[in-house]
Amino acid sequence: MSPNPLNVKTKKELPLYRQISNALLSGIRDGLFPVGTLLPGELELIERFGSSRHTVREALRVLEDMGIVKRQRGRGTLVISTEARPAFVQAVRDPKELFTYPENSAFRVLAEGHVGDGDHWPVKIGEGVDENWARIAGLRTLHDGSPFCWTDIYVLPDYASIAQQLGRTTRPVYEQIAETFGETVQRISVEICAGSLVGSRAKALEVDEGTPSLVLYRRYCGNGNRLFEVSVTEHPAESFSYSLEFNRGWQAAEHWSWSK
Amino acid sequence: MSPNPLNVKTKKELPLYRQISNALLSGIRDGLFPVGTLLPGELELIERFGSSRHTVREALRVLEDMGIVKRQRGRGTLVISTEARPAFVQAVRDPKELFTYPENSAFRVLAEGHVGDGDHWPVKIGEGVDENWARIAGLRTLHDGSPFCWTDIYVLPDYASIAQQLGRTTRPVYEQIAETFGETVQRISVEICAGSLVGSRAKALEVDEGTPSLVLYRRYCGNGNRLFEVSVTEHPAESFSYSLEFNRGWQAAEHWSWSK
DNA sequence: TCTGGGGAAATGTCCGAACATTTTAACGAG
DNA sequence: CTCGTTAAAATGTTCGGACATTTCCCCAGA
Repeated sequence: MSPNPLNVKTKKELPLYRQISNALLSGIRDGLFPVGTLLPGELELIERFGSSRHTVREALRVLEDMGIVKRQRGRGTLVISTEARPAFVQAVRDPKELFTYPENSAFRVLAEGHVGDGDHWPVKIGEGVDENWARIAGLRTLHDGSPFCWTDIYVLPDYASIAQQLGRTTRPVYEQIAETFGETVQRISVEICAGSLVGSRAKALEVDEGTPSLVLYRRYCGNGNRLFEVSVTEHPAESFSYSLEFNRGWQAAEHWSWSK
Repeated sequence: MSPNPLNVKTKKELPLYRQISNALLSGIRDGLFPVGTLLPGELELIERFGSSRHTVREALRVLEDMGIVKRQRGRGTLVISTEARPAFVQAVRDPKELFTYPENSAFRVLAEGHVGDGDHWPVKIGEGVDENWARIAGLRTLHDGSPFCWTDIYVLPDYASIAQQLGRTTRPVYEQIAETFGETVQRISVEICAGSLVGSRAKALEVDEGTPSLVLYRRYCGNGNRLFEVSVTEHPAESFSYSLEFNRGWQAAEHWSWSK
C-alpha cells in the first residue's frame, strides 16, 4: 500500500533549515536585524530554534546564497541586504561574450594620441577619464575586408604602451591589458545608444552620410575597481544588433515570498 | 607562543572538500565523467576518497554552485557542463529593471488588432509569433506629456483580452499578463538595434523625419518557456540610452584554476 | 604609548549516524 | 502485455560531536 494512507498532507511543509532561514529573513526585513549589524551567533541560533548546528548553518547558507548576509570567519554573520539577490541574471561566461565580434575580424590602428589632442571628445565617456589618457582609434574589419565597426579606445596613461603591441590584432584590448599589466577585470559596464554616422567615420565604414548607428560604450574596472579602459564602438545599424538573455536564476523568488 | 612553531606551511593546503571537488572537476574535464552522465554516487565517492559523506556532499555542492553538475534526488548527480558558471553577471533584481522607464510615464493605447491586420510586420520579431497574435500599439509619454517611446506589443492570442484593461497604465504589460493569466516569467531576451524614425512614428514622437532611434525587442517566456509576449519599443536616440552593468560574481575563477 | 600574548567568540572543516523522500527498475498478479 | 506493488539506490534532511582557524579585545610588559 502507498504510505501515508489517511494523513493527507497536501501542503508539504518546508524543511527545518528553510523555516529557519525564512524566520531570519523576516527578522531582517522587519528591522530586528538591520543591515550592517551582525546576526546572532550560531550557538545562540541553535538555542533559539532548538536545532542542531548543521541545520542552522544550512539556513545561514541559504541567506548567504540569496545575498542577504555575508559570513565572516571569526567575526560573525553580517547582514548586507534586505532584498534577495537578483532573480534574473544574464549569463556571461567570459567578458569576450560582451563583444559579438565575428571570429575572423581584425583590428587595425588608424590613429594614436592623447585624449587632449584632437576634437573627438565625446562627453558620454564621463567621469574617470581625463585629458592624460591615451587614445587609440581604429577600424575593425571582417575577414573579407568589409568594415564592421569604428573603435575609439581610451586607456589609463600608465597603460598607453599597449598601443605598440596592438597593431593588427584579433584579441580584445582589455584582455591584452589585463595580461600585460596584471589587471583583473572586476566590473564591466556597457551603455548603448543610437547615433548616426557622419564624416570620416561614414566614409571609413563605407556607408552613406547619416546612416543610423549603434554606439556601445564599454567601461572596464580592474583591481580595486579602478577604471582602466573605456572603449567606444560604432556600428552601422543594418549590420549589427546587440542581444541579451536573462534567465531566472538561483532559487525562484516565490520560495521565500511568504515571509514578508 | 604562536601555534605552528616550526612547521612553516606557507602554502596553506586546500580543505578536503575542495581537493575532492577539484579532483572530480579534473575527471569531468578529462572525459572520465562526460557531460550527460552521472557522477559516481555519494557512497562510492566516500569509499574512493576515504572521507565522510558530509565532506563529499560539500564537494558536490561546490560543483553544483559552479554550474558543473546538477543534483537530482533519487537519480544521482548529473554532469551538465564542463565549464564553470559565468564569472560575470548582470544583476537584475526584478524584470522591471530591464525597463528604464521614468517613474511617472504613462502608456496610451493608439491601436489594437492582430498581427495579420496591418503592414507593420517587422521580420525581426521572428519565430514564435504568427499572424494570430494580438497587436497593441501605443505611445509612452512622460508626466509632462512629452513622448518617450513608441511601443508595439504582440501577445499570445489567448492573452489578447489584456488590451481591455490596458488603457492608460503605468505598469509594464508583461507584469499585468503574468498576474492576470498566472504566467511566471522565466526568461527575457532583449535585442537592441539602431533604426531611424520615419512617417507616423516620427510625427508621434515629435522628432524630425529620419532621426536616429534605438529599438529594443523584448521577448518574454513564461511557464514551460513558452513565448507569450514580444514588445518592440523605439526611442529617439537623443533622449534614451540603455546601460548594463556586469560584475564578477560567485567564486572567482582563480579559485579552481589549478585543476586543469 | 605602543606592542605582543593570550583568551574568548565566531565561523570553517570534518567525522559519524539515522531517517526521509524521490526515482528507477524489477517483479508479480491479473 | 499491462498495471500496481515493492525493493533498491540515490540524494535530502537532521542530529551529535570534535577540532581548526580567524578575528577581536583585554591586559600585562617594555
